[in-house]
Amino acid sequence: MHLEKYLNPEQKKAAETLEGPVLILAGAGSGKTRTITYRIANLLEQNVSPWNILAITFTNKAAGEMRERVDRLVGFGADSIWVATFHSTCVRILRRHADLLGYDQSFSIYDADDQKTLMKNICKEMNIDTKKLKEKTILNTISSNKDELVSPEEYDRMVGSDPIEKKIAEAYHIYQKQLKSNNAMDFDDLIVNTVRLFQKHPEVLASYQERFRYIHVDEYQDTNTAQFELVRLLADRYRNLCVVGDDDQSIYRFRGANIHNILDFEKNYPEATVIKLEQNYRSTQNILNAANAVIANNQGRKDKSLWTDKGEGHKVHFRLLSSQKEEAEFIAEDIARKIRKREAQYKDCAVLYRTNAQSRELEERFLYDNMPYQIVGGQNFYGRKEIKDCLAYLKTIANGNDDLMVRRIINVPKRGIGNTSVDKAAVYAANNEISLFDALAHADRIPGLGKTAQKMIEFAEMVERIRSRMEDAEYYDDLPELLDDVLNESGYLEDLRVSNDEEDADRIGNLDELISKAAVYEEKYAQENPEIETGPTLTDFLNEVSLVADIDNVSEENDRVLLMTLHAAKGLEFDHVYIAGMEDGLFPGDGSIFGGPEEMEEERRLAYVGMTRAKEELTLTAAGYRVMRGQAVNNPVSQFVREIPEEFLEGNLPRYRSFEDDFSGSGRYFDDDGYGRIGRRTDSIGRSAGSTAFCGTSGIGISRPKAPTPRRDVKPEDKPYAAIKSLGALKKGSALTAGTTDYGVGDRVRHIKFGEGVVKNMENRDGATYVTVEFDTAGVRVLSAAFAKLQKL
DNA sequence: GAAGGCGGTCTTTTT
DNA sequence: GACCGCCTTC
Repeated sequence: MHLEKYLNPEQKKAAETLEGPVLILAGAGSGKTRTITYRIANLLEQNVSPWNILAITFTNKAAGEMRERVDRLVGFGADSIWVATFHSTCVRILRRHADLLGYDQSFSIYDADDQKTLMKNICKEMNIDTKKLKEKTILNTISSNKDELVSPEEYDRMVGSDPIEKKIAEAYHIYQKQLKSNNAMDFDDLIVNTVRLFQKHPEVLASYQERFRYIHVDEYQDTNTAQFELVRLLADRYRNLCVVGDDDQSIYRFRGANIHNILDFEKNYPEATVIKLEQNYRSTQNILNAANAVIANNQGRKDKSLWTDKGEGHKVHFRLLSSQKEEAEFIAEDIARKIRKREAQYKDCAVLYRTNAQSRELEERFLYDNMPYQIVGGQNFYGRKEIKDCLAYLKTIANGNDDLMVRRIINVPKRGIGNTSVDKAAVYAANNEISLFDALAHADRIPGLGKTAQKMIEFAEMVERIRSRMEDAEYYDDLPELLDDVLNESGYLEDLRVSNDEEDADRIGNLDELISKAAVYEEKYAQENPEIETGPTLTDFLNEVSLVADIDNVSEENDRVLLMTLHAAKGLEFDHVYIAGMEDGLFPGDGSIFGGPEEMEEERRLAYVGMTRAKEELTLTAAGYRVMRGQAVNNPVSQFVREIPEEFLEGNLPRYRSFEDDFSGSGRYFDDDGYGRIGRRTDSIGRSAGSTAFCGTSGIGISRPKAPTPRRDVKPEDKPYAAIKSLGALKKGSALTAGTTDYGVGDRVRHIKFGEGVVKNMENRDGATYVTVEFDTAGVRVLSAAFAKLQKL
């Protein structure tokens, strides 16, 4: 392989150093994925079996991209390379050996929501006043312990006499016990339990060490201690461990990432080859210089300096707007301008922000302007109530020991089974050492239930019915059908259908989308596992949906602006990047400003990550007036903006560079290309901004700004948000409305379960199409067109 | 057992 | 301003 044709000398060295530990310090945009891809291709060329290669990435999306690129490069064999995230890697291993840890292979995976519910119950049991000691606090402590591989017993020994800590330690014990009895693991457990598995069962570890002779870890700066230990164990035999990372891009300290894993790699692996990739292929010089200047304020970094041979490019744009509304408007208009001038397509643009809450203002504006966009994160699809409910049904079917899920759905939809009765059943279950579900199935044996007992039994029978049907070979393969059954037989769908609540129509759409996702997953599974004939199991599907990140669902194919947090943007790049809310108090947030230098440095790395996403143009914006947590604030311009030397900046940056400087001026204007057109507006905003920009910090108060004067006759806020939102929903088009119904009234159709029949009526209600079918044998039924998937005959 | 209303409390960032 | 938990009422 002529690596020198495709790689620079450092990259080439990285791709050629195949044996022993390798640390690749890959600066932003330095072509690390490219390098790793070629390294893997090179391994294959040296006759290393793809079966022996492991690559761990941060997101499924990154994993998919890496696999695809290797595939393209080597043509074949890439399928057998194990490319996955930490969490999905662990799930795959754990499912195979769950019994060794006392788990069943169909264990549930709990997300943050589930964890909180569980902890809430525990606090109730322990009589913990959750006003004094919040569930979240307990869970955070438990999580940090797990990140550091500290077991409940070890934590016992670590806590002193502090009564709160002692309570947490006790809660940790109970929490783990309940997870186990529910046959469930939280995210952290996936890593911790895999490490424990390896520690307790050397023969299992040995088999994986033999298999994974060449290990790659991407985004190594974001690994925590547990993940470090996992990798260390796996690599311990062959020591062919190649880690790639950038200490300047470590932004997950809050979830246990230990920056010393990368800083001290050479201490842990003294024989390591260290390679620095310092040439940036992504950004123009101005952008890079600005980012370098900001990150230079951090102490204790690995010494490196990024350079580029790209031209100077545009200066970094900065705009101080008077309010968050004006900020959103500016960004939307600026993107529209670039589209008009054919400088960009929507998909070349991304808007980044520090907190998810900021997305709303932007979204409203984008909807108002009819600009295509996609928000990554925020209210996760899988976090929605109806989706969680549906998944809780599925988890109950897959894992009857999961009391938490049973509790969630036992009375959804309403079955007249209240909390008091469920508690009675739970007590009975505990006394008889059976699961809650089994107790419900035999509710007639539980004293004091009255009529409720029968309702419980009916519920249990309904679940049993679906479960046993699923275990038929025929059904096992058909996830969409299974979901369809669950939604129909549980009465969940009917409940939404008869509801007058507008939101419930959306919910039906979301459930429809979940079914589509199940179908897509089946297809994907069949492609990825051609050797397996049976298709994915329900547990496979549940694992998959538990481990998807929001970013995984972003496809390049759609032409739309992406909106996401700075964290979500890591690893991505765009021609045009906007970072909104560059204000002290928001970014960096108050927590970081007052949280000490370490916090501040992490925040600065986040700024660095954000800025280095930009290839061509980087635009930073701030609002002099904004509503945070329902409170009006006047934030000063972010210190990160002030850390950028003037020569790389353009815009209406206020004249002062620090609070000691002159802050009475109306702001200075730099001139650059393209912005002349909005001079008039900038001017007026500039003036008002000039008087509002410095309130709120250092006691140098200048008068509170007046409410910004509306510049248009119609502003987005004139329309109720919900109306705009549904407009957006329509535009996006749910599968329900967009679904192709090639049949009409009078046509003969076939339903997968009810057989053949004649369409009697079709009507649109709440944005969904309902079809009335007179079946030959199953009678007259009203079906949702999207769900029923009727086939025209 | 269900539904609606009131008041308190927060918010980073996520696999 | 949103969510959650607790309370009251039917």
